[in-house]
Amino acid sequence: MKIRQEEIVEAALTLVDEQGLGALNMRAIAARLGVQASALYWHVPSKTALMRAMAQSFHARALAVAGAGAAKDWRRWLIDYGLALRRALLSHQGSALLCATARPAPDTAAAAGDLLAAPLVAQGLSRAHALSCLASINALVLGWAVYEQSEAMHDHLAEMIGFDESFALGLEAMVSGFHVD
Amino acid sequence: MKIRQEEIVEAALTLVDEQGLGALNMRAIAARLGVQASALYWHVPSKTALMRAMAQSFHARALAVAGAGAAKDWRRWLIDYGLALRRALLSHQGSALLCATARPAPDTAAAAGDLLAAPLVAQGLSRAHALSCLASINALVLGWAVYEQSEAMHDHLAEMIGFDESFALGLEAMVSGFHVD
DNA sequence: CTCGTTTATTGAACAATGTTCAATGAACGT
DNA sequence: ACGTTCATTGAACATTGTTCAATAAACGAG
Repeated sequence: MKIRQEEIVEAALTLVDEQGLGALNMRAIAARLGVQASALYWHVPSKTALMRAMAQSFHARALAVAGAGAAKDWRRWLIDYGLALRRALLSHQGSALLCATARPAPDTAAAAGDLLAAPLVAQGLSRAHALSCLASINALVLGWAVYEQSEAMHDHLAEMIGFDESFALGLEAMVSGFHVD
Repeated sequence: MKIRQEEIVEAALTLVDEQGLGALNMRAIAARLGVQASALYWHVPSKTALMRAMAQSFHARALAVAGAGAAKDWRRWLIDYGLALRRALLSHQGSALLCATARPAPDTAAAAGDLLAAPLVAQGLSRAHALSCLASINALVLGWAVYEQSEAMHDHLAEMIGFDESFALGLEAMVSGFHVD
């Protein structure tokens, strides 16, 4: 059986999706592809690198969704980006912890930062300020997703607050509080 | 050598502090206490439970710091709480990932929620709204701390933005955008 | 078509780690 | 002084990430 890197990432993602991040191990991924675990190491240098690739796919999706309509008002754009990233994370179980654990490679992160900051810079924000705002949005989304995808926390919080409403409240509050520098 | 649960948690915390979360294993903790790894299992049911206890100590510290002056304006109190939690997390390497991975026990979380919401409820916010705001603050702080304590992300972001300033900006923006329900 | 080279997979092993358990020692009340 | 409970040891087991020599499959040059 011949395998490609993409298939490994895909198999790993569906595995995490079905059985949680704790069940993500090389042998299970390999089994899903009908192959021995050691075969994966021809295509992927390490589990860490594999998880990095997995995490990048989430950011890529959010960027694709929100990056489309770059002509909107920058506040509206920030909110849409936050919502898109949140949806991308919540669409796969355990993705939040995955993204918290495995950060994208530095160069990819830099490129993503440029792409994300562009719509804001185009509307008058300085590059540093745009990145600062984006980082806060990212942090808020990631933190919320971690809470929601943690079973222990989920059960407890869900009784008292609505996740979607509370998140939207925090996101809109933050964006409305941002000023043009 | 006789050991207590507190000493185990303390040893584990300093270990994470010195060598990172990846170096946290039962044998290393035991060695630090001059004992075999299996001895720990008399005092602690599992590594997961141990990490839960470690994570709780951070939340307890932030709560102690911010909970003191409960008479302040609720916005001021939220900001102080966010700053305190951030300081608690940043004071130990890898604590953010620890708190993201190991959530506190449900009952402790409920009690903490009550304690945290009290100052806000006293000033007219509904309990649900107070918890919602607190959750957003927690998410923002945790997300930021994860970014800052991730070496790969730290190096990349530090060149462009100031962590303290950017965090403060996001926090104040969010709190200023919260409304009284 | 054939042979050598590159590409990809196997199977077996290793080290690290969480956890268990019978055996043993230490502490302590009666 | 003795038995009971508490606490630790030492050895093992299962699960992992990872490596590596051996091997098969694909493929290009002659």
